[in-house]
Amino acid sequence: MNVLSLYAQYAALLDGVLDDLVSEGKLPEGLDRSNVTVEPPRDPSHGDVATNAAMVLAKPAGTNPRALAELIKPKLEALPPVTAVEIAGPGFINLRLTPDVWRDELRIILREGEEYGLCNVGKGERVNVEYVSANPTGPLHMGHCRGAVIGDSLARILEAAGFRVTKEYYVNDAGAQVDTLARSLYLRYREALGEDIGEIPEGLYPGDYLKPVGIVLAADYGDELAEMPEEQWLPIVRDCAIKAMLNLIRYDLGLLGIHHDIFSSEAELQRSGAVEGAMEVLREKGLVYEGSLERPKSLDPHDEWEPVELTLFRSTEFGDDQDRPMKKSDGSWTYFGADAAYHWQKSRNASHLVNIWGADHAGTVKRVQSAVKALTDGKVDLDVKLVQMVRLFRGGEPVKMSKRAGDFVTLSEVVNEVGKDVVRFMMLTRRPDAPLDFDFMKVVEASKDNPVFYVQYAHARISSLKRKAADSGVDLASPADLSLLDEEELALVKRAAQYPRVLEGGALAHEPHRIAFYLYDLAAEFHALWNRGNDDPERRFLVENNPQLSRARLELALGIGQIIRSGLGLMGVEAAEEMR
RNA sequence: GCACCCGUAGCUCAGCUGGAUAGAGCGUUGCCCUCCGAAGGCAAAGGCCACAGGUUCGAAUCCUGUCGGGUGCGCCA
Repeated sequence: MNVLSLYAQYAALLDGVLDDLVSEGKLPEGLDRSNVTVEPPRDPSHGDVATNAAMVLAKPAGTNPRALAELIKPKLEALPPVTAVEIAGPGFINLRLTPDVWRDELRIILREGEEYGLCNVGKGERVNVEYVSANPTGPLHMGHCRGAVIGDSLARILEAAGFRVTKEYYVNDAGAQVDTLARSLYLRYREALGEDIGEIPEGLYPGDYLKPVGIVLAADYGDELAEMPEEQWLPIVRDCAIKAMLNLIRYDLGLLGIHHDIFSSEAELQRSGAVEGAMEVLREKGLVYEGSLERPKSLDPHDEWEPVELTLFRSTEFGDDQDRPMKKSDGSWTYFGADAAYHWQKSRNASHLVNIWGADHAGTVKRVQSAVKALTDGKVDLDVKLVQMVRLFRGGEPVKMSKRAGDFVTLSEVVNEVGKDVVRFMMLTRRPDAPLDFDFMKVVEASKDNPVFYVQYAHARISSLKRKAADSGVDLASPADLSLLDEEELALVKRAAQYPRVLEGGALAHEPHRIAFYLYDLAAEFHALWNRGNDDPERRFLVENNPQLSRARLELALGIGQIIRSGLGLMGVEAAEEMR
């Protein structure tokens, strides 16, 4: 693994050229090369590899881009695989490489297999990715689903890029909502004992999913709990409810192939004294004080507002718009207080924190980032990815949901209807901060505008080639003569060779959706090549009476198939062997 | 009032952390195919990247401001 990617190789070669120029006295020492890039040009007609080195370095070197480019050019021309060097536009240096480079790249793809594209930009640094973290009060719905897939895919990508990743779920089991859950379950428990509980009162969770838990409770405790006053039964019922809900959630996540490394309990965190600890650290830094909040701006003018003294964190020193309470006036912790401690705890075992949150939590990002900065002296960074809503449609019609009646569309319903792979892929077909439309009909449609189908179809076509190879007299075990591949076919290899860059970029930017878009483009290019075979049988991958050519083209197809499989793997999607 | 997110083709969206002539799907238009290598193919038209400044060799991308849309604001979690 960790074969230097093609562009990284040329970056290293360019670095050597620049070193030479320095030692020849043609370039000053100590220039900052961090902005120098070695990339494929956007327009393939510009060549195979492009660098902005001359433009970036000209000014600090006291020269102009074209003059510097002229110095670099002959040294690059001397490199064996380079067939031409052109200076273009404002000072780009474009390299043309011998086509054999791409034939070699195809060999590398097939030799490395699943390991092709893996890299070590993470340098073994630890990243904690916290995602889902839905309140343990019921089954997961489609809103949670999107964050779940994004977080899980990101974790896979980070690992592929050489980070050590912890996948974590924060269980909010300390707030009022779990008491509400307990009271809701208590009703179901009494129902299970034969009592007529009537309508579930406003403010409690009405969903049927608590019924089986009530039955279990009734079986375990008989009518024992019914005799107790609330302060006695509440903790018992609550623990039982949380445990049951977490099992439900874990099951739902399992349907998507998602398994967290750690479930951290907020209640446990509070009991452990970690929140006091965090606040002490902040107090020593002079970042905690007793004070009162301003009247909230969202309050109606006629509403009453009594300022009360409480314990505040100076998040304004870190760019937040107001200081945030850590401790309530009754002495208990606020959600933020515990959250600050929680992030501090996570930062002990990671140098990068990533949170996948619903967009409705946008307002709380700054305060938590402030806390992380303060508690770790800026050594740990926290990136929060905000995920927008999923809008559900069926044949273009919005799916109606009534939260009041508790009939939201659950994750398991969707997965059961369209399948794990479709759900996972679709969740990554949009940038996280853009709302996503999910149409039950459309996502299973067999057409070009359904990206899941289109990518899977490409892989299925490649698999079919493998199955049919023998019929065309192609021996898969024999070596392929890649010199038979023409420019058009090698163009597809170039696209495939982008995969390592896409992976690395997606990891560093924390943007798993890039993989989905890349795979769609790769699949489109593959289909286009395939379709030429419809007009001209000589252009098919498997050409009758030409086993050598067929063998070479099959090698190309297998390489593309490998990239698709690897990319889908990062998305947690299995590649289809055939379409059905 | 404040903060955050967004504003790119008629529609839905990409745009590789600042690169060259801004891309894809749908829709539209034209041609081709009706082949199980099926669940169409090829191509064209379509853009003041909301607007105005700024930074620089270079801006859809970064900064400031304005306009428009969304979300959020509490001793909720």
